Amino acid sequence: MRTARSLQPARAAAPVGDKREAIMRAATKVFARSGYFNSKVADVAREAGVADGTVYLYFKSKEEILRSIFERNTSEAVRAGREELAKIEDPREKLRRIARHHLERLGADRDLAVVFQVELRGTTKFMEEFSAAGLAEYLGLIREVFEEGQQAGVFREELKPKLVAKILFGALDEMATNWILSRRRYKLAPMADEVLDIFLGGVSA
Amino acid sequence: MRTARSLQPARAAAPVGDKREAIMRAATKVFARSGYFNSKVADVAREAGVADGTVYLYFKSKEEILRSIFERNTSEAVRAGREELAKIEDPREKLRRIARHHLERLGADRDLAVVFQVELRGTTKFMEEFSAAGLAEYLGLIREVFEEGQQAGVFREELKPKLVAKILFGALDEMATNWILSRRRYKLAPMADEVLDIFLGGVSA
DNA sequence: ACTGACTGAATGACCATTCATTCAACCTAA
DNA sequence: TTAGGTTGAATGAATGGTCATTCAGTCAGT
Repeated sequence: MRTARSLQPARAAAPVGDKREAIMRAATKVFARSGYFNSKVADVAREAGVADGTVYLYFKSKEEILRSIFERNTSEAVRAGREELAKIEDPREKLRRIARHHLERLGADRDLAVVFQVELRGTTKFMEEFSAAGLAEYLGLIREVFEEGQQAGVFREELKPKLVAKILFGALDEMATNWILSRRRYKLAPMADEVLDIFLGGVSA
Repeated sequence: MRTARSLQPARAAAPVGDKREAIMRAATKVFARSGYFNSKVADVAREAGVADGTVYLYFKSKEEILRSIFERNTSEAVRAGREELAKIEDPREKLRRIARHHLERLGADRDLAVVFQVELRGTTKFMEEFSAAGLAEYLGLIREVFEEGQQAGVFREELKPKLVAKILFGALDEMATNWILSRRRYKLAPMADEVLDIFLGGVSA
């Protein structure tokens, strides 16, 4: 029976409105370290510096936290990607930019990368969501660029764009997953160019 | 107090012996459908046609069931693969055989494929095991074949074998994952050749 | 004094694991 | 051949622990 009521809140200084943000960041960290199913909401709350109940003022459930992390990051990334692509002409250069973005983004935040490469794939339920939402759109983006290149005569005409998109995505995805699991610390982003060199060799006309 | 007398294998009448097998098959099905963490041991037991407690006569824990499914299948696959490879000369043909095996195996059992592509990656814990055990060996196998090809002058010398191995694996892995998630039913195995064509185009000297 | 953001102890489900009990198969002795 | 005895695989109800979620209060700011 402790009645330590007199504990200072200390949140006085903290600018409100960022509590949701703080919880998402904390959750990313906790999920990345223990795995989504092994993480307790209490752990997330502690990491975020709030009480257990506070989490529920900002999220309907534990699952919604994960979903939010996913949504926030994909929508943002795809939009930014498309925007930048508009400025480029050469389809090969476009693909290179996509690949670089992909690995830069994940390479910049290991915890986020773990959540994306590992936790989000842990259940078919999430997978299906992931598939329907972000992945399909992302694969579509790659495919469009490739078709563009085929019309420009840069890429081999007989290749199936959809298949090619999956190959490039798969290769990049594997780089990211391996980077996470590797004990050795190296830069992820530069691998984009290495992958692209081989890939372009295989698909160029 | 057991008699020192030699006990007969007895059990003869009952086609027992395969209860462990039945539980593993049931678990593969249940895990594939609901996800490992959402599956109850009771579900596995029911699917296998045994009582809850019986599961614990054959497995120490729920986790051990998953581990067993993984181990059984990887060790078997890698061994069979190496054996067959010994009979082939051309490194390009070897890679093709590896790819075909990879997709044939997963394509032959959708539930098993789901467990491998989705459930086994759901936690960093399993990932690390997966990585340490099977994946590393598998990537090593691909790398060896590639190095062999480089020495034979078939593949570009300047490429890093390790990176190349990851690219091929990543591409195949993505084919498998996409196949699982796709609502449309198509044959997985034939995609191995399509992937290989593009891949070889990128790495050949 | 009022408001509403925040707290954290309490609640209620859920489920992996255990274990006392059952029972079919088998053995042995008469 | 049969009756008494032994075994251990199989059972499934009960246990115990773990959390996600709730909500009755608290408190800082106005």
